[in-house]
Amino acid sequence: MRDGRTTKELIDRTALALFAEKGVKETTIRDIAETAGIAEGTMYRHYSGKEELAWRLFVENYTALGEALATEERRFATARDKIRAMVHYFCKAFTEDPDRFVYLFFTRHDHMLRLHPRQPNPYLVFRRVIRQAMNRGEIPKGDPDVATSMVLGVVLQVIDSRLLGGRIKRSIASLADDIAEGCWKAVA
Amino acid sequence: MRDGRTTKELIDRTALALFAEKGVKETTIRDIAETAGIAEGTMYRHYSGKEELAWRLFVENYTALGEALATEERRFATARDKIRAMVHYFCKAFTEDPDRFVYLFFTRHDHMLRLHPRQPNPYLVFRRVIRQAMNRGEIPKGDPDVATSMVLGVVLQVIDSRLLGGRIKRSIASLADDIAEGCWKAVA
DNA sequence: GGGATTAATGTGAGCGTTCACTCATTTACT
DNA sequence: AGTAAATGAGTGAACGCTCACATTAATCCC
Repeated sequence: MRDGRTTKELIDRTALALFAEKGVKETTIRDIAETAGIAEGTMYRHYSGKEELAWRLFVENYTALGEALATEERRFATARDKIRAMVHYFCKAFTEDPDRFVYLFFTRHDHMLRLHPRQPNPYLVFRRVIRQAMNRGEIPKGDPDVATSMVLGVVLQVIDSRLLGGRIKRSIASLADDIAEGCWKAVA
Repeated sequence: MRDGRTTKELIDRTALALFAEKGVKETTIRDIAETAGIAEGTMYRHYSGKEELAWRLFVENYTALGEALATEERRFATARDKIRAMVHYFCKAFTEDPDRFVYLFFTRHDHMLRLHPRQPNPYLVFRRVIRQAMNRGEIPKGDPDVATSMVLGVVLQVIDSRLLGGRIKRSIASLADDIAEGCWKAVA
């Protein structure tokens, strides 16, 4: 028998790129099949439908990003260093695989409710670091969810503006330090 | 002849609510007509199609919000007060008309490129205030677009988290002061 | 005043297209 | 030979939009 794994990976890569470029709803199965150079029916050998494809792509990349952030964070001791490391990782992840990042960024609302609240994910990792920092007195006490949202807001909106209408010209990588500083100041 | 303006307003309100709830692509003309209690063809008396309806709803509400923010901002002298006033207005606007706010928030990417860069809009108002503050030495000099994105990120992500999976429980109105403080600290 | 005229507004069945998905058949590998 | 993978024409449903017709109210004319 043939090895379907390489085909599946081809579908994943192609779908991720198209989903990131045009959005899920605007991407048709024909689009994916044509771009990947496969037949339309082939996708259904690997996923039950478009919805499952979108969900799998989301949840796998989202939890992987969460795990990577957790690994990164553990290398440092202080909240400030942890946040800086996570922000740098975010920026690196965006630079190295914009498709993955853009897809996660723009579809998180559609999948959020279905996400298991215990599964590692970027939001929870940031939240844990911030909660710890509050308990240790590194940053003032307050609602950890509000603080987490503020920190993530700083990172994500800068990336968003960079993606959008050319408002920000510099590369995200070169802005990582400034972003990390803004994140820290917002909650410290 | 009959007065079509009331029908148009009914269409606008209904479409805005459905677009905010389900998204533009997921809302059909039949949905809007049924909910508004009118015939499908009626919408085409007032708009050339779904696309124009979505665009008009966006640009009118977006520029109106920009103008309101500018009016608010002018009532104060210092950057800190201006930003606090604008953040409070944002929070008030969200509380008073969540549909309008959610629609603008979730569709801005689709319409941004078509937006005239001189038309007043929330981003530009924040940016002008921040640029002024940099020139006056009220906040450290830097890329005004990066600073603007950080400030907007703090506001928008907190509202976003509140909208989403019940992470933030408190009302946005009651958080306005904390949000404004976070915005200011991020760039000051 | 009130019937006739006119034009804007409202209606909804129907059209053409697009799209996700199916399945009988073919291909490729062990 | 046997089996999993791949194919792509076909299907039915959904959707945006059209258009011939109905309704409404302002204007005109006697």
